[in-house]
Amino acid sequence: MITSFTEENYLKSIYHLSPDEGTAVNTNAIAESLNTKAASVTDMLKKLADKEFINYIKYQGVTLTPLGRERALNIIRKHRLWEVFLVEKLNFKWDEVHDLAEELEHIHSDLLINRLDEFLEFPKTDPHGDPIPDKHGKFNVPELIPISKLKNETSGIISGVREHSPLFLKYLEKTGLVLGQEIKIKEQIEFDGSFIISIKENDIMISREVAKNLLIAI
Amino acid sequence: MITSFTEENYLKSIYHLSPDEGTAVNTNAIAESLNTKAASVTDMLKKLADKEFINYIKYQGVTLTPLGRERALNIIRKHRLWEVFLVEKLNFKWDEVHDLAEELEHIHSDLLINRLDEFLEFPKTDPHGDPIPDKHGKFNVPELIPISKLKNETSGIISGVREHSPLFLKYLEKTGLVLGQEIKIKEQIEFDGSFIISIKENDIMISREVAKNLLIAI
DNA sequence: TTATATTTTTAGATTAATCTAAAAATAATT
DNA sequence: AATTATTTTTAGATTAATCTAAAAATATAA
Repeated sequence: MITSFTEENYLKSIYHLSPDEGTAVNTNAIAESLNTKAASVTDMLKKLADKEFINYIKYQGVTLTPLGRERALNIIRKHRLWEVFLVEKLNFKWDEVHDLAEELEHIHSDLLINRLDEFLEFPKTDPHGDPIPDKHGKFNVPELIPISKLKNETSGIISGVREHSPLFLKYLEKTGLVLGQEIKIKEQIEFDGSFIISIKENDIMISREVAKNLLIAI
Repeated sequence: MITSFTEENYLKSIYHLSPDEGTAVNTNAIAESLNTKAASVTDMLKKLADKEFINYIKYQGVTLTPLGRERALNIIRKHRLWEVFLVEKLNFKWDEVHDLAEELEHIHSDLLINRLDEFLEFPKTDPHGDPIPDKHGKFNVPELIPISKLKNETSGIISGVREHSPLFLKYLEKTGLVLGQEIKIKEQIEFDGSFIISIKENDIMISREVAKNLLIAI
């Protein structure tokens, strides 16, 4: 079954909006995430339901069928592998690759993407630390915890982000808060919830907002 | 000015159908090359003329404007660089890359393609020997001659093909008639116009059809 | 040069994806 | 439970790209 770019973007959006497999996703949430209108979403949901990519009951939101989930993961796999390619081979920065990968993810060829996977030596995560599904759609969800939830004196490795905006990523880069960097939580300031952490022998302060979006492996 | 995939395919088609810059391309020729109908072509020609990519006079065919030519060459550059990537880095065969490159050529990023060019070390030709325009649209047209036009006892290097169908390319591959291979014309058979050529100390026969489509640098 | 054939364009429909505005269903609140 | 607010769907249009069938223009041939 052929899928259009648009359909693929809807499937991806529904996948990303599902906290877990069972719970339904709202029309409005999809509309917002795709910068479109609820009426347009309703139309597309009917179409995706016809094609058996989603379970759709009027007024009740949607869940992905196994087929839809497979398709969504395939697109996410492509997106993340292209991101690795752009960063590792073409020297793009981690804050520059998202929009390009949004285009490249729609290239329709499993053979191509499997060859790319091999060329990149089967990376497990993309440049933002997000896991890359293998060709069967399997991946491990690494146990990452935001800095905001860690206790003082905890050490760990920066291993992911919860926010992917170029502005945030550029800030992290500039501050040295890059993937693989070891850090240690020193203190939380009660007044505004900001944190003092040590990185490479220095103490720096990060806002609560940053702490919530920086993920650590312990 | 943003161009849709469809508009880009029309521009590319018009470029490929222009034997030289001045002569106009027919509506029907475009329709045939894009597997569409003349009426659809007329509609699109009006649109491309509005956008100043082509010079269009009703019933007189079209030529590319400098802007249209630039755009066409940019797409061709992308197509050919992606082909090099697929063959050199992802181990695709020269007969497998065309359809994939047809998709990849529409990725909209000059930065990406210039980085890819650099990564591939600025190749001058694609896997079929066709020249790759540089970022300014400049390229040398190599002087290649079909075997069918060569005299007996001429030696040369296989450097291009005039026909890109997978069937033809697979045949060449199997027969050892690959880019870079030196050959020598031994004899033309009057009866059917086929040729006997020597390749790696062996004499082989190729049909007139093959001889017309295999290009040699002397 | 008139008649015939071919090519190209117009007119009017169709399909995918979108929109606005209004109606219907569901959820929240008094 | 009745009213209000929110969410979702329907109805009807719009845009890009396509199509078929018919008309118009150009090219070819008698």
